[in-house]
Amino acid sequence: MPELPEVETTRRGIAPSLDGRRILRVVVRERRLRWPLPRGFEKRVRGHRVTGVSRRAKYLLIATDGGTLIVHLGMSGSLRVLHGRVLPVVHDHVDFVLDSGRCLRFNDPRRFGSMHWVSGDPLKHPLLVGLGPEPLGPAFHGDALWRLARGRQVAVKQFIMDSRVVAGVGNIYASEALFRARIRPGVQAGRISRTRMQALAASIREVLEEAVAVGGTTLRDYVSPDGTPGYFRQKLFVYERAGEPCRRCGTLIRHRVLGQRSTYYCRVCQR
DNA sequence: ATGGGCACCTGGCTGC
DNA sequence: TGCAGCCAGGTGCCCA
Repeated sequence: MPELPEVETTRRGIAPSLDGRRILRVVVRERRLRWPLPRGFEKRVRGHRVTGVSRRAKYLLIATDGGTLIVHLGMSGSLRVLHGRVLPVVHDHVDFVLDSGRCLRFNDPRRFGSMHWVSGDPLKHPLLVGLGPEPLGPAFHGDALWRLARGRQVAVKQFIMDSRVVAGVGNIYASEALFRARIRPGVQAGRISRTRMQALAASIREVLEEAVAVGGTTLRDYVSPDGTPGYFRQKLFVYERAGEPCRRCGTLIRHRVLGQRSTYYCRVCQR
């Protein structure tokens, strides 16, 4: 479900309710997430005051005065802020009860999401330490992308979805960025010119920024923490549009599988 | 080092 | 109506 723009939308949605609040109680109804929640998780998290909510790739970092909660939403996870007592529904796995009377609730049908509590620098955590630059940050640019691609034979779509190359480019936005940069997804990464890599980096940044600005993409069930959907779907050029006319040239959009992921492109606009 | 494939899950949709 | 089969927004890990 959530890609970087949806995670960022989630961050912005929950941060105002979390900042400065103390976590009074943690309720775990299902420990079997991607990595099982360890015994004692509740006790370790409880009692700390939130100092900020940030994001690294698709990981949310809820910093407190005693450690950091690292949350990943996986494919189907979501976080919502509830006001007062609300009965949990199916797949509501974890609650963080705040001293404001509100509650941060994690729901995840597929349980590909995860939570980790770390006491030191969260960026040193094994899951985060090897990540490439943030696509919206200053360290990400076409030259770096081009340099990393030297000698690489993987398809460029898989290359930009590799979190060690650039962090947080998921399946929707990879197809969309390649369309905007007019590059075919199956082209080998190492065979793309420096100039075109610069266009690609710019497209990645642009598509993610635009999606963040409208609250992300709602495909099936994603809703932001306040319950509203993301509106980027209307701006998708290729994703899930196989057989429909290209918005640029009218040619029917193609579908193919790359690295076991659905991939969409226009065979005329993209070369 | 690189590339490819599998695994972890549930739910929704399609087609027989 | 029932059910098998397929697909889904992620990503760590294992193998060659």
